[in-house]
Amino acid sequence: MLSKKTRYAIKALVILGKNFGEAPMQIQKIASEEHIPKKFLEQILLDLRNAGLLFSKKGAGGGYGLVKDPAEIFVVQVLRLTGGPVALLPCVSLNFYQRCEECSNEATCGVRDVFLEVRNATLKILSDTSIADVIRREGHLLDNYKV
Amino acid sequence: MLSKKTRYAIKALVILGKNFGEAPMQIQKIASEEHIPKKFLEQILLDLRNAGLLFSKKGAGGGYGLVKDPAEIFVVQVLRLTGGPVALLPCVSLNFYQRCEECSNEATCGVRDVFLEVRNATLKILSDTSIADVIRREGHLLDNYKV
DNA sequence: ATAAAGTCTACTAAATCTATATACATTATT
DNA sequence: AATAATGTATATAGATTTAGTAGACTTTAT
Repeated sequence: MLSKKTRYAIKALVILGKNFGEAPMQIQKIASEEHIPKKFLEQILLDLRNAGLLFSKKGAGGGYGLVKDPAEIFVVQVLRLTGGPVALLPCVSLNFYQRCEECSNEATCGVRDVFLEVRNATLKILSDTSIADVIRREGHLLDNYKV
Repeated sequence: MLSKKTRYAIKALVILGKNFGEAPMQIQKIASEEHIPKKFLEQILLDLRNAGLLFSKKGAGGGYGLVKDPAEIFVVQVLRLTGGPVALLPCVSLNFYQRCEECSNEATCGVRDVFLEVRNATLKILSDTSIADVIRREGHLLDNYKV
């Protein structure tokens, strides 16, 4: 399961993606529109900023905005920045690798092999899907919903 | 990430799968071969037994064994029995569904849509892969490893 | 009778996650 | 210059979950 931190981060990027090109958007606004606790969101946005995904502007009229086009930010990046490993086992994680202490030979572990396949499938989707794609999907869902 | 409980459960089923048809195997033996804390493994095997996957035999010469052929036990079942959701978001989980409190409309949530796709891909693999398949994979890996 | 197993429930320690608090820095507006 | 609106940074608390341990009990083979 993704942590709420990761979930909130993605949602914040989506709303900022919709706002791309406009004036920066305030934490308060994002928090209330997405129903995210404001103080928690502050920390998350700060992380995303320090990672270079967002710019910020202090003072009255300040706020946050995307540094890059939403089409150039991929969901997998957000997971990684917010500490959410893609893999279901530490021994198949590319960015959060850890040996399974109980395993005697990783190279011949059948369980690992299965979850390597799972990781690849997941990774394929998450690294092909940008924030812009998420916004687009929302549009399609809304169209179908209305009908 | 899978919990250690889930990981240990799968490994235990694999070793019991290799032993299928033979005399029951003791917790102690599984624990030491797979480097799993014995008392922890006891609880896990008990759960698997209560779920109908294993039979047990008490007393001297007792132990655990698979009730069904390893080809008929799928990895996805093990995840579910041991409380490991397949989905990365509660709102796309089939067996552990929960609404995301912050979400205003699930039906049109683009984030959800992406992780629905991830879940389907994961589910496909895990429900197509049996304990027998895991054992088979181990064999293939071992062959390649030796070369 | 004894020893070798599994059964069951309770408990504890550690880690992690979620959220809040507080003090501070910067900027626009008046 | 003063004020209010914003983001920055760090610390901490509470809740939950996970991993593991303990101990007393039951069953069965020898």
